[in-house]
Amino acid sequence: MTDPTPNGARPLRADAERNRQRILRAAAEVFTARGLQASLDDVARQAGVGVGTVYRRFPDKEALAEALFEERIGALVGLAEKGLANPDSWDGLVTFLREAGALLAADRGLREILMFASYGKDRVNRGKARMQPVVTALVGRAQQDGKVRADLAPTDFPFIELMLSSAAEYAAEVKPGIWLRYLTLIIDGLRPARDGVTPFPVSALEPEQMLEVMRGIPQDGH
Amino acid sequence: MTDPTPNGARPLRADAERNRQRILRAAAEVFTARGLQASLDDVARQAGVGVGTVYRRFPDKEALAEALFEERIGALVGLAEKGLANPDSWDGLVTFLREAGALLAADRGLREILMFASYGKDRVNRGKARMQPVVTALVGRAQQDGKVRADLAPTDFPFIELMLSSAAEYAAEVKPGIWLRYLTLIIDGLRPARDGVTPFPVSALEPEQMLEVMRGIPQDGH
Amino acid sequence: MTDPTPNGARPLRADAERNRQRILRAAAEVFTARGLQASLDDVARQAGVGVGTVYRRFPDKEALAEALFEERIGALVGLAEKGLANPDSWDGLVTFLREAGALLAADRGLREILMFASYGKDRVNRGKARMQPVVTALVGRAQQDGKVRADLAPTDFPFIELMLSSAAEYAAEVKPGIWLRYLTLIIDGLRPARDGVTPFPVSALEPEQMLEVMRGIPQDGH
Amino acid sequence: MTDPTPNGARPLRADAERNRQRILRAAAEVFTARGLQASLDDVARQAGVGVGTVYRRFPDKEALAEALFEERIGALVGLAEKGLANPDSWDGLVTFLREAGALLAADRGLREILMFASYGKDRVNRGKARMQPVVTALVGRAQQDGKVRADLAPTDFPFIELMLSSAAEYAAEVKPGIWLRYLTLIIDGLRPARDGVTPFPVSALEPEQMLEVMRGIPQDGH
DNA sequence: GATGAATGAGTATTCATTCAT
DNA sequence: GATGAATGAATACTCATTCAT
Repeated sequence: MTDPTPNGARPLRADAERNRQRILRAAAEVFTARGLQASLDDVARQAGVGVGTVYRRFPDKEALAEALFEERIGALVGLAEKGLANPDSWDGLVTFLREAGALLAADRGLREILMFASYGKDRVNRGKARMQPVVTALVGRAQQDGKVRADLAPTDFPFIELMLSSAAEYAAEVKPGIWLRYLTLIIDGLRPARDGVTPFPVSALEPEQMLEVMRGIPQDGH
Repeated sequence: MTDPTPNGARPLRADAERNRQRILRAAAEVFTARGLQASLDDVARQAGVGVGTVYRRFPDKEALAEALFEERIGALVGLAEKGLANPDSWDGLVTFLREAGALLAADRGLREILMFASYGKDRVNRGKARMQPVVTALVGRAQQDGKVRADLAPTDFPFIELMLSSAAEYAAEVKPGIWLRYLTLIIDGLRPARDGVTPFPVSALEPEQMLEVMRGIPQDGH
Repeated sequence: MTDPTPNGARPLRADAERNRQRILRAAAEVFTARGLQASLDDVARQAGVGVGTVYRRFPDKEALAEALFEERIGALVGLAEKGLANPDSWDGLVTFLREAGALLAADRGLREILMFASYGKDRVNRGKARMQPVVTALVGRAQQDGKVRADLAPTDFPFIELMLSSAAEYAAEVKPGIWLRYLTLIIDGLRPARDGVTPFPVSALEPEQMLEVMRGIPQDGH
Repeated sequence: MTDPTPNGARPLRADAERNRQRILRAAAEVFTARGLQASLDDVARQAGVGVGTVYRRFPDKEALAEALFEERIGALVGLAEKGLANPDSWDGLVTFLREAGALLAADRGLREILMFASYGKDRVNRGKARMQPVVTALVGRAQQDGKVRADLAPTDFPFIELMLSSAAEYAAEVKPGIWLRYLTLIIDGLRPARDGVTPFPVSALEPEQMLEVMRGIPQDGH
């Protein structure tokens, strides 16, 4: 069922596909370690191919970042689905947040793609779109169960993940797990009532707005 | 009372000081708009001076970022002090968070200096150090009043601000105020007990660790 | 017999090797004409390639100078060996000095590399090391034959060559051969006895000291 | 008799003259230590004046180098005269060479002015011209006494000094006195006949040619 | 198809020289 | 006169992207 060419393009020759995978793997390593500013020459070297091959597979650096992201977003969607499979709506939600956070925390490149939209506009957006219905279900279910404040929106989740990964990156060298504190803080904030939740002073992003956001923070140099 | 030369250096000639200000203003605009990777040529152009003039005032790009930051950090410290002056410890804390968040949210360059310590190590760190005692007092007082969870640490605040500014930057074009939602979320999470706070799963950073963190995320290129 | 890749690196592609040669040739011309301070842009222009190409072949300016020098040092070593092959020890020595002088006299860049060691430390030193045993033999043999003053040291030769090339450069435009006068002067000074040689008032450099010298006169800008 | 304004210009005001002297002294120190490539800002700082003042006294960097040289050439001429005053013509010559060598060996800036004529064309040449008659007398006398080879020319002396100072600079850090060896070598070469001097294979520079030489090796950047 | 060579615009920084204070 | 501020051309080096082999 995992058709490698969902867009109708003819499938790549076996060796081409193998190279594509090597490049993606190399890009993942390089970007994770040094961020998106790592050069494509470095990626190519890590992959053991020439730069030309990278450019044959991906029109430009941005496209490579996109493709990488698309791969990863699959993992994130999987985590959300796993949360949805959890019979306990609250636990499902929390587990998702934690696991997604762990993923982001460990991957600097992914974080940068999320933040700097000039990298990865199109495919990234498609990828994110896959995320939305699952998250919507996850949140909706928890709200119906009264486990989560009613004014929380599915579009809040990308922000939460972004915030957690920012914190993680900040302390990466010194205390990489520190972001779990802020996950806790946020989780407690997600709860309804107690002695009364502060209502959100601003409405959440509409889904279309979210797409727009994800489309982009303009970056000069990149 | 605002002595322009608090460090004992002789004051700059009138024209030089005027240009210094123009450069700082230009740098603020350019860095805010395009991030720290904007070139000094761009800053100079924006300021209407030659690059050489920028380099006469600031030994290198980092020093310019530092100077810019030092200016801003003063404002942040001021906000914290204002919070401390508030008779209501909870309200003081929350107001501080909101106002500091607003400052950060509006200034991408400041955010990047906070995150990427290769820009502005020394003066920045001195600046950040000014912050710490005030925030410690702010938190301590609120905890004694029972308004804030007991396991919150002063070193959590830079992270909170960082997270909020990340969220703000992400949605800057589409809904610049969105970060206020996450401020609310976090504030609610700060509250003690109710039907039970989740204890933090990770200890906070020790102050020395915080300094280490602030000293820096290594950036390749910079 | 002249294997182009004696170090085991895989040979360059034909076009690359062609460009490498063009760059070396251009560098020789430009450095010879204007000294090492000529810019790499100039070298590139002279070679008819982009700067990037220069940087692809040589990691930095120093490496280019090194490579250039390595080529030349081979010639110098060859001259010394040729001198050694001469059955007449005195004639061999003198011929070597004259021919080496002629080489240096014609190449300002080479002279500067010899003098300013910040350019080309490593390979240059290796190159110079090749020189030493041959020169030692050349001198030793002439001394045993009683043709050369006994207190002459092999480490005096680099100095002699340097002096000659300085003189040559000085008069390059007006009378390029003038250095031959000073070669004569020095050669006469090399002779033993006559009505008594003035003993050297200072001992020669030890070989290790010579290496240290060659490692470098620190140049500010370079 | 030491009129400070031999060229007819009106004498400088006392404070102006004082500044001129400070600048020359500073330039001597800075250029001696770091060579001519030291910046005029450094010279000004060392002199304790503004750059503008340097430019008021000397039209450009070259003129400053010239003036500096003119000062020094005086010392060299003095040494030559002292040699001439020596009743022993050979000893006078040798002493001059040694003392002049010592002066040059200690002053990198002076050496560079001698070599790179774009620095200090005009006044330098005038200065050098003062040298010539004294040296001519010194050599002529020694030749008449039969102490020096007959084909030696007065114009050989600048070359000899240049060669010695090159050697001195080369080993400056490791064995600053090494140039005395080469002085000895050359002195021995200066002697006439014995088992026969090798006649010079090239004629010496005519005095006008010497002037031309001193006028200049073109340097790019300077 | 794959390779890696070539390109050149872009970046931070320096310094001789000019000019307003 | 003196000062030091301003200028901008120049320089070494990088890297995304194109193209010959």
